[in-house]
Amino acid sequence: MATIYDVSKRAGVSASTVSRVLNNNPQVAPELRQLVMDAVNAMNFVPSGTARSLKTKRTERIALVIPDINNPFFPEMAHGVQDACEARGYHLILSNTDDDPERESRYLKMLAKVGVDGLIITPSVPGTNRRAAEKRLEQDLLMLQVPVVGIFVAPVTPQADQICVDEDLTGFRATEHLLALGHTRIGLLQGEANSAVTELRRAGFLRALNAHGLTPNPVWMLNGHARREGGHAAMQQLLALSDRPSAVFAINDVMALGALAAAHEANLRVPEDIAVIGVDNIAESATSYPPLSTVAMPNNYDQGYTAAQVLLERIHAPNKNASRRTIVFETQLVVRASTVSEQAKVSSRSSSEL
Amino acid sequence: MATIYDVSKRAGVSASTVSRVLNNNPQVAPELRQLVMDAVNAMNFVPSGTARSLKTKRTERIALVIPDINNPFFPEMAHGVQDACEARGYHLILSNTDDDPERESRYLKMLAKVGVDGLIITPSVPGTNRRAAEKRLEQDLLMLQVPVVGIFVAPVTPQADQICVDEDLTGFRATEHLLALGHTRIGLLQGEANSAVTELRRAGFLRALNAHGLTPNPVWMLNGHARREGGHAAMQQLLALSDRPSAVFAINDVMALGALAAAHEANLRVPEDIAVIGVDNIAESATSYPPLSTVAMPNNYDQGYTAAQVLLERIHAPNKNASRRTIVFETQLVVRASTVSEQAKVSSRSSSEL
DNA sequence: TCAGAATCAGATATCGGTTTCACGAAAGGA
DNA sequence: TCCTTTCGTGAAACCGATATCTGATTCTGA
Repeated sequence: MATIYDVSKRAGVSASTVSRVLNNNPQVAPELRQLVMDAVNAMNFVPSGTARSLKTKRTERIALVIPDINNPFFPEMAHGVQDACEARGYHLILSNTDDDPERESRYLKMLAKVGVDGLIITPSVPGTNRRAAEKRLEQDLLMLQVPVVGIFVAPVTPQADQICVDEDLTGFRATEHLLALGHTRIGLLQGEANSAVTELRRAGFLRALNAHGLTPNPVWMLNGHARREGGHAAMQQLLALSDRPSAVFAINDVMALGALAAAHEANLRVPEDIAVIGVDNIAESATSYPPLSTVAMPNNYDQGYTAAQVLLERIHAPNKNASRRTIVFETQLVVRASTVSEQAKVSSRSSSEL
Repeated sequence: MATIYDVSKRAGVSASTVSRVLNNNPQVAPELRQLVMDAVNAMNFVPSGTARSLKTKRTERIALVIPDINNPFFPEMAHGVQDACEARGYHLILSNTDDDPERESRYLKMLAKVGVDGLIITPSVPGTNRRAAEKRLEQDLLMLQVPVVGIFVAPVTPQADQICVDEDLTGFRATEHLLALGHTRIGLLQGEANSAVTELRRAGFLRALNAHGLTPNPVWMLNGHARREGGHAAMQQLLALSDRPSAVFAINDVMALGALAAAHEANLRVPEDIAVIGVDNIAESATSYPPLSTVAMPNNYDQGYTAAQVLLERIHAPNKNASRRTIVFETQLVVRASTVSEQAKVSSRSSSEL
């Protein structure tokens, strides 16, 4: 590979001048600039990013650490992150942790070694000992010595910027919709017991019931793996009850889809025999049978894009100690046939603010 | 940040010794090694990957260039790539091109600048002028000066290793299945006209028809965007024909799912009125209504993992001019209710070889 | 006309590691 | 005992850029 010295020799100038030309430094005579550019093109010269980084301390690289690349949520988000990065010439290092805090920690250490200018992270959900896991995460992130943006409900470090969704409101809106349809017997298909998202959406669920003077029935509130099979299993359990609810709020769409399958298997009509609503508005929910009512997440692409923008701003920020930013995205109710049989859909909209 | 010199000073040795300890060079006395390790731990020293790369020419980083991160195929593949990389301490740079050859080219140039040790690529599908696009891609890849592994049907450069699926056989098997069920009037929902995958699967489709002495009906062979909406639109078109087929082979599952939706809207029963088979065996196809018969791709995770392994071997290969490897994965028919109404599924299996 | 400022380009130090080389000490062989 | 080999270590060169410093030249204005 050609170096800047090879180019400078060919162009008959010093390496400094070549560097100036490549960095668009105005202090170069036009004729020299042309000479250099000719040499650069003739030799197909590409400056070494490594050498550059060593001197400038900038890597032009950020990392995205996510727990589950197979969940469509994250690719969509990554897409936004990617686009925002590309627009400013940054590269994206992708790290998938498979929801394993050990692996997450290992990754962060690897990233510290290789060097990145910033980090966007959705922390993995710790299996046990949540408090300790959070502590370690915070440690690992501080070690990195770079700006961090968390996309999740809780702040990851005291300094980290935060992109989040109003999850409590999400649970509230879904439940409110079922209540507005006249349901008073409402089940809840929750995800893993220690998931923060589950916790917040349930809080909204309970708040809505409470607002209508209803008491939640613990028997109708089931935990499960936040996957299709989890929803399927939990729904089966729910339907086996002699005293079953007339509507179900699933903590996310894939669980809700699993629940739909379980309802079909039990020869129940949706929504006549049991109404189902999910959260996320994944593509599949529009074409499932029946199409799934849900609370639409505020466009993962946008969230990812915003996260990257916030991070890049922070990286280039003149003042290192500006206070942290929290950007809340709102969710939106999407009414489909899994809660309202007639196709006269009433879509309640909410403005999403930045 | 602490440097290797800070550590050497604290440990009372030279930087060379610290470097030797960190690289597990055996030529260091145990007591000195301990001294150095103590200092490293005390100072939380993390060596700079940038400085290391500059000297060693290794970045321990590979790039994955894919056309559509929102297609579940690619996250699954990326997952495998990621895991294989992690196992050997490599980082993964993700580049999503949105199927835009311009962007792909830009990315590859950016990657040349930043430096990677190798590259795994699924080329984007060029809109027009395929030959020229392929030529440019080859140029861009050669510029990179690093080993390349293509995951796609056609080799990307003369030197590149190749992971591929027998797509012709895929089309053949899907069609053969419909023929075996007695269908003689079979439609084809193709993707973009210039897609190489579409081409090969269609070749298999035609080969199967031919083997049964049937002549393909061009009116039943429709092009569309290889997405859900594309399948939906193409199916609507097909169903509007007075003389419509009794079975449909969609070039992939998402198109097939779009087709299912179109059939439901037309109040047709699947498979009684029209049978549908797709390709890919995405998660959704198992739970769609009805569950979708399909030809299962050979596990994208495995393909990604294998691609990364091949690439890493090549990167560490002692002889740079070993001939290129082509690894063919086979597909497997999965029979579900969208082609066979009774649940007595006959699953024809094929051995997948490496 | 000449001091002082502005402009441009080259020499050189530097980033933080790795690697080669040289050297002294210890070990082995005759 | 002396010479050679091996081993462990440090000094210094090096990777390929950027940034600072310096010197030469041109420009400005009193």
